[in-house]
Amino acid sequence: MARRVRAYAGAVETRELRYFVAVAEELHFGRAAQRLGMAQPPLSRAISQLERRMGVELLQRDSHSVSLTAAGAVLLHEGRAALEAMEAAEHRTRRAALAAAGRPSIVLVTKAGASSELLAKLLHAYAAEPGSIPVDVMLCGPGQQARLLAGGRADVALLHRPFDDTTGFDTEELLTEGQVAVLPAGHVLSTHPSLRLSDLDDVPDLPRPRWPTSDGSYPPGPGPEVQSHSQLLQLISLGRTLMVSPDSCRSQLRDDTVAVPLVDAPRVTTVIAWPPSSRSLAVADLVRTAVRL
Amino acid sequence: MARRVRAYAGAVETRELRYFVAVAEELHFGRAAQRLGMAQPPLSRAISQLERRMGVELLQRDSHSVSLTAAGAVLLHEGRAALEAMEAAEHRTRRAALAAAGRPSIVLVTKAGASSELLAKLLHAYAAEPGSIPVDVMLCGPGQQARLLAGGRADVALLHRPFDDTTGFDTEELLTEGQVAVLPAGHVLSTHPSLRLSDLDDVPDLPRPRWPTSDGSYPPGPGPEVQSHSQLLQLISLGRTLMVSPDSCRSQLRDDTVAVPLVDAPRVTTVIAWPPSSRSLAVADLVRTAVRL
DNA sequence: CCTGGCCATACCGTGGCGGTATCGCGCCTG
DNA sequence: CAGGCGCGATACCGCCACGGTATGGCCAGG
Repeated sequence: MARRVRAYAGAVETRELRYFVAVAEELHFGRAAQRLGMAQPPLSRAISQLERRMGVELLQRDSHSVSLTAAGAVLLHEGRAALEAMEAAEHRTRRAALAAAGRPSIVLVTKAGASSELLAKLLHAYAAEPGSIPVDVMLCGPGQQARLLAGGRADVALLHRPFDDTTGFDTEELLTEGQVAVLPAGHVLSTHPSLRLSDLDDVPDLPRPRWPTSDGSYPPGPGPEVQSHSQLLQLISLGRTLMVSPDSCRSQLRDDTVAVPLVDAPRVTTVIAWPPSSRSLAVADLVRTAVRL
Repeated sequence: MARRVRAYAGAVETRELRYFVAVAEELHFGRAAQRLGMAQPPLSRAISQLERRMGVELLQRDSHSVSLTAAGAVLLHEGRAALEAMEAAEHRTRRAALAAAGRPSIVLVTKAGASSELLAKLLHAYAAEPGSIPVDVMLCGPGQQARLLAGGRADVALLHRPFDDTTGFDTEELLTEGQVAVLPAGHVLSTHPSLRLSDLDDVPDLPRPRWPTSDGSYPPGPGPEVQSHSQLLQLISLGRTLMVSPDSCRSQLRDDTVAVPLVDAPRVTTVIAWPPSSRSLAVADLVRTAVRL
């Protein structure tokens, strides 16, 4: 017999949503509770309360395993976006207060080591604009930029299609280029005039590096763990790993590394992205300057 | 002596943000409290708590007037978006649950009376597509579509540039057309072959109609209050008001009204819009169908 | 059959939230 | 100039909801 659930009353609180997202990501109440810094029973209760109040089953608890229902998957997706919007509101407000107190600035985020020439030109050109304000450059690991931009920690980002997801942002294309494999000088592969992506698979002595994921842990694999671009370059020159990167990285290579064009790698487009809700004149100026380059 | 405020700890709760938005919109604690269905003192306290926790002054309370600081204005703007995202997460989750229970559908929202031919063609064409699902059409007053779409009550919308704000949505243009003035048959102006917008100002016997705003109240003015398109058309044929509308409305006019082209009115572009976070195949199909028309 | 892992339930204490009463402070008015 | 009034802040109180501990129920694996 289907139990009738009374009509839903209030709004979802961020606390509840944070709890749900944690459980939906871990698919394990105990680990989620640990991540949230709380005990498991109140978490269980909060989730079932949320389900009861929404009148929707979000998680399926079969014996010894938790899984998402279709509705739960939607709430995970939309809820992440909503939590990011809450965060963004908070960060942007705090930054607006600082700006009003006399320290206006733009935070630009980009993947460490990417598009550095373009970035240098952009910063130089923008600084020459009348009315420009200081630009704080924030460098981050791959795939983190969009999160920082959506979370309001940055005002504008340089993203790289097709790797970065640009949905939800306004963008302008700046540059499209091919990719190269960066290899240790003297390695067998480095003597080829060009390579294919498949040539880089299963090179036992050059396993792909591993970057930390958003929770700070590393995916499993044989490659070395890296936190920064310079670290990676050093590991390449030591003959421990390789890197696939847009052409423009060549200008920053050490002379004990070699860049070999990849004929079948997807072309990379660098775009400048900003949140559609942005009302900042400074961001608009920066974007205009970038497009003119 | 500036009082040092301790570093901010937790996240902003939707409750606090709802409270702040209410006060920021009313600029009056008493009225805001009334709107929120609570007493004024706890509201005052919640706001000052929020300010203390964020370490940011949001409202300026001079004697007998409340105003927004720069930071407060940012939080109002970003906070509205964040609350809409929370709402959207909730509504979409509930609709996903219904869909999973066997009643999948798309909710399409459009301004009542606009683009009806286009809409009819679209619905017909989409219904003929393989794998199409029922489309619930939701009609609303001018300027409400974007809110319904952002709030997750609709999956897709027909918007009209330049009137509707499309920031934050993905869009495809469908149709661009001129505008006409719809007048009572027999009115002096209706005999002109064409008109300018300025000709419609200060026509004492045809004051512009007033639509309800988002809070349900009407702006002040001499024109009649209207809630629906058919109501408006009836008022026009009674000689009480006039309407400015895209060309395509002609097909639905009663024969006691006349449409006169406006030579200097901005051209109107009908676009189909959907939230960038949408993962619905049905929405994608509907959009593809619309673009092909 | 026993053990261990995992989520749910039961029960308890505390902190936060909202309510009422009242204060402080300008402004307006007679 | 005194009194009234409008409005936000403060004081104080009661309740509920949230989080913690202890424990139960259930299933899988050995």
